[in-house]
Amino acid sequence: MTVRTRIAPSPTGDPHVGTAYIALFNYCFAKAMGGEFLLRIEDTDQQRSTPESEQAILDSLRWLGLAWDEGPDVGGPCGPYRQSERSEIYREHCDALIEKGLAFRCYRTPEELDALRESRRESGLHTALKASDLKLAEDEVQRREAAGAPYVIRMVVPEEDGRCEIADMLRGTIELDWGQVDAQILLKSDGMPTYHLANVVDDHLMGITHVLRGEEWINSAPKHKLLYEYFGWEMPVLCHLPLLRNPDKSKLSKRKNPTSIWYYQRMGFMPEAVLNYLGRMGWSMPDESEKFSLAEMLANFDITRVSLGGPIFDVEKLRWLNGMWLRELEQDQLAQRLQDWALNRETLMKVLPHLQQRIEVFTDIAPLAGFFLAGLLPLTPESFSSSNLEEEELLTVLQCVLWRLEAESDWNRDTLFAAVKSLADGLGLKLKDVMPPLFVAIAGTTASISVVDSMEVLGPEISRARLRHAVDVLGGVGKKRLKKMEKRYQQALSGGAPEGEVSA
RNA sequence: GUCCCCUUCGUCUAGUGGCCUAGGACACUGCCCUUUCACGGCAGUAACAGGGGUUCGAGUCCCCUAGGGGACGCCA
Repeated sequence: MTVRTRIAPSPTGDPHVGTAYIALFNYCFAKAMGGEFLLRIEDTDQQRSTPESEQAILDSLRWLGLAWDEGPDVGGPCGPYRQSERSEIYREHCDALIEKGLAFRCYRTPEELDALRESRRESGLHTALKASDLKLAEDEVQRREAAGAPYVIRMVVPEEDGRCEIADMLRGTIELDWGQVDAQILLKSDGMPTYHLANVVDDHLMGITHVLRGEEWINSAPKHKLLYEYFGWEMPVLCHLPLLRNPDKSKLSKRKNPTSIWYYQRMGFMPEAVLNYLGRMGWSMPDESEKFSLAEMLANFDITRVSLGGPIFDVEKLRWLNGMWLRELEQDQLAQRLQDWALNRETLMKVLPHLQQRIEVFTDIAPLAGFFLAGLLPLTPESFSSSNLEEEELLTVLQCVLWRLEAESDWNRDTLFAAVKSLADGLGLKLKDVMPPLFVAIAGTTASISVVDSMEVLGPEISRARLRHAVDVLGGVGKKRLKKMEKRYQQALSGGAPEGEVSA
C-alpha cells in the first residue's frame, strides 16, 4: 500500500497549516496501515514550484516532525525527479489519448472561452464546456494551425446526460452529473501538464493506492476517474478530508488568520503542540484525550474517526494545548527550546548593532528591545496619536504596506525599505508621514530602532501579524473601504514604481 | 446561477437505534489553593438547525426545508 500526499507550494512560499494538516492524516493513515507514505512537493507551475518554495514546505514539515532527511518515506523536496525533466512523459500519454480519440487539440482563445461560458451561464445552463461547444470550423482550425496559434490538449468527456459515481472512504458513494464536467485541459499551451493529468500519471507511475486530499477536490474526481479509465489503470481509493476554516467558517485563509507554519513557530508555539492540535481538528482519540504525541496518534489512528464538519482553527485552544506541552518539559529542555527559538547569540548579534549606541547601561535593553521577544503588541488607537495622518489615511498606509509585505518574498532590510519607499511614492505620501505609524505597529513606539531592521529581525510572519493587528486596533477596514483601498494600492504599485516594475 | 459536501454547547468534539436526564475539552463565571499573578483542583452556564416519516424506541436511519461551506480557470 502506498499513500501519497501531493503538496503544491504556495506562490509566496509560506508553508500553510492546511497542507500540514493533510500531510499529517496521510502520514497517519499510511503508517497505521503498515504502508508507505510519499510526500510529493511540486507544482506544474514553475513560477510557484521553485527549489526555495519546495524546500520551505519540506522544512516546515520537518519542523513538525512529519518529514526527515533520508529514507524511503519522503520523496525528497521535489519527488524522485523534477516535473520539468519529465514533460515528455505527459506529452506521450496525451498523444496516446489523442490517438484513441479520447483527447483533442483546442485552438480556442481565452476570450472565446469567456464568451462561451458567459452565454451558457446567461441561458441558465452549466458552464462546463464540451468538445462540441469548443469545436471550430475546419478551415478556421487549419488557419490557426498554419498561423502557429497556441493550442492546448483537452480530454473528451461524456456529453449525454448521466452520472458519475465516486467512492469515498468517508462519504460513501458520491454521485456527480457529467454535465458539470468540462473538457478539462490536460496539457497547457506551454506544454506543461495541468494538475489533473500530472496527478493521475504520477500516481499511477508511483504505484499510489490511496489518495487523501482536501474536500475541494471532490468536484474534479470524475475527471480523474475518467482518465484512469482512458488509460486502463486502476484508480486509487479516494478520501476527501474536511477543510480547515476561519472563525467566519470560510476556508482557512491568511487574510483572516495566520496560516503560515512559520508564524506559529515564530510566535513561540512548540511543534508537538501544533501537530497535536492539527490532529484534534476533525479527529479524536478513542478515549477523547486532548494531548497526544504523533506516535500516540499513530497507534490509535482510525480514518473513520474523522468527522466531516469543517473545523474552525481556534488559536485560543492551541495556546492552551501548547501550555500543556510546555509545562511538561524539564527545565533544561525549556531553556534549550528558548535558546533555539530566539534567545541565541545569532539573534543577539543582529540586534546589538542597533542597540549599542542607544543604551547606557544593560538594563536599558529591556524597554528598548523587548518588542523583539513579543508576539502581538498591546496597542490602542491612541498609540497612533503622534501621526500627522488622518484616520482614513493612516489605515490606508498600514493596509497597503501590509499588502505589499505579504507579496514580498525577499525579506531583508534593503528590499523592505525600497518596497515601503516606492509604495509611499505611489500613494503620494512622504516617507516621514508613512514611517511613524509603521514604527508604532512594529515596535509599539516611534522611539525605536529602524523599522526595516526590526522587521528583518522579527521576520515576515510576526511583522505582517503586527501590521494586521494595528489595522484591527484602529477599527479594521470595512468591505467598502477595502475595495477603495485595493484600487489605490494597485495604482500606487503601477504608478509609483520608478523602474516600472509591476508585480502581476 | 448550476452541481457537490456538511450540520451535536460560542469553539473542538464523544455518540454507529435503547447504556443520553446528551459526555469530555477550550473559552467564560464562581469557589478552593495562594502574600500577588499564573499553574493546579472543584463546581456552574451552554448544544442534537427546523419539519415530516420509519420504529415499541431516533442525536443516531430516510425524505423535505433552512443554513454553512466548496467547486465551476491554460491554479492547485
